[in-house]
Amino acid sequence: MRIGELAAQAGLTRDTIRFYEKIGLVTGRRLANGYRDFPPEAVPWLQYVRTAQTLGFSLAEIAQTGEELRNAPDTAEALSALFEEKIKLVDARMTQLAALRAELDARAGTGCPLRAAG
Amino acid sequence: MRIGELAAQAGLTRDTIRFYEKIGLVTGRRLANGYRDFPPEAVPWLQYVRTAQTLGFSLAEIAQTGEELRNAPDTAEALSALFEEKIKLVDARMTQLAALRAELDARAGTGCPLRAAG
DNA sequence: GTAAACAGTGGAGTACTGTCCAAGGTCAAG
DNA sequence: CTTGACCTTGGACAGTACTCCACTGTTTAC
Repeated sequence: MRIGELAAQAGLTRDTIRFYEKIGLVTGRRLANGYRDFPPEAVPWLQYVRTAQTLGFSLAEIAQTGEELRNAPDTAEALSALFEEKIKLVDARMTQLAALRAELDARAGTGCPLRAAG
Repeated sequence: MRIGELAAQAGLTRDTIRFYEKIGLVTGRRLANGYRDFPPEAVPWLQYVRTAQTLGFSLAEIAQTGEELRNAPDTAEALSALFEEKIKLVDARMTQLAALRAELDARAGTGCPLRAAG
C-alpha cells in the first residue's frame, strides 16, 4: 500500500505518516521507484496509535511499544507479558480519571467551586 | 503567598507559575514592591490543573474552565452544570480507556500482536 | 552594611507533534 | 507526449508547554 492510501485509510495526512516513519512509529519497505510501500497491518496499527495517543501516551512511548512487539521473542508468553504491562499503565490512568471524576462529582453536588479557580 | 511558597506547595517551579500567570491559568495581585501575591486557594487549583493536564486536557482548556468558574453566576446550579459537563468528558475518556484495555486484554490472552506493529 | 535568598523582567532555547511548501521524479490516461 | 495525480526530499514554520539565562531590584539575617 502506498502512502496516500494508508493516509486515507488511517485518517491521517501523508505528511503525518512521513513524520511517523521518521520517528520510527511506522516502517515500510521501498519500491524500486523510491515510493514507500506499507503492509496492510499498518492501518490498524495507526488506529491503535491514535487511540493510545488521545489517552495520553506520547509518540515515543507508543513507538517503544511497537519496538518491543517487533523484538519480543515470538512466544505467546512474551507478548502477553508486554500487554499485561500496558494494561497496568491503562489501569493506573483509569484510577486517576476516577479520582478526578469523584472530585468533580462531589463539587457538582455542593456547587462548591474549585477554590476560586484561576 | 509569594511565588516561591506557591511553587513549593504546588510542586511546580517559579518559572512555570509565571508562565501560567502569563497565559491566564492563575491570577494574583501585586504587592507594593512588585512581588506577586497569590491567595491560598491557588494551591488546590494548581493541583487540579496538574491532574486535569495529565488526563489530556490542554492548559488552554483548563484555563477556560477557570474563566467559566470565575464568570459563572454564583449559583450552585451554574457551577454544578459546569462540573457535570466536565464529568461527561471524563466519562467519555474512561470509556475509551476501557476499550483500549479490552483490546490489550484480548491480545494478552491470545498472544496475538497488534498486527505486526511499527 | 553586606551577603544570601528571594523577587522581577525580557528574551532565547528546547522538546514534541505536526503542517506546509518548493522543486522535482513517476506513472496512467487520453 | 502532455496533463494530472501521485510520489520524493529538505527545510521552514507553528502551537503547546515549559526551561534557562542575564541582569536587576528587594528583603532578611548576621
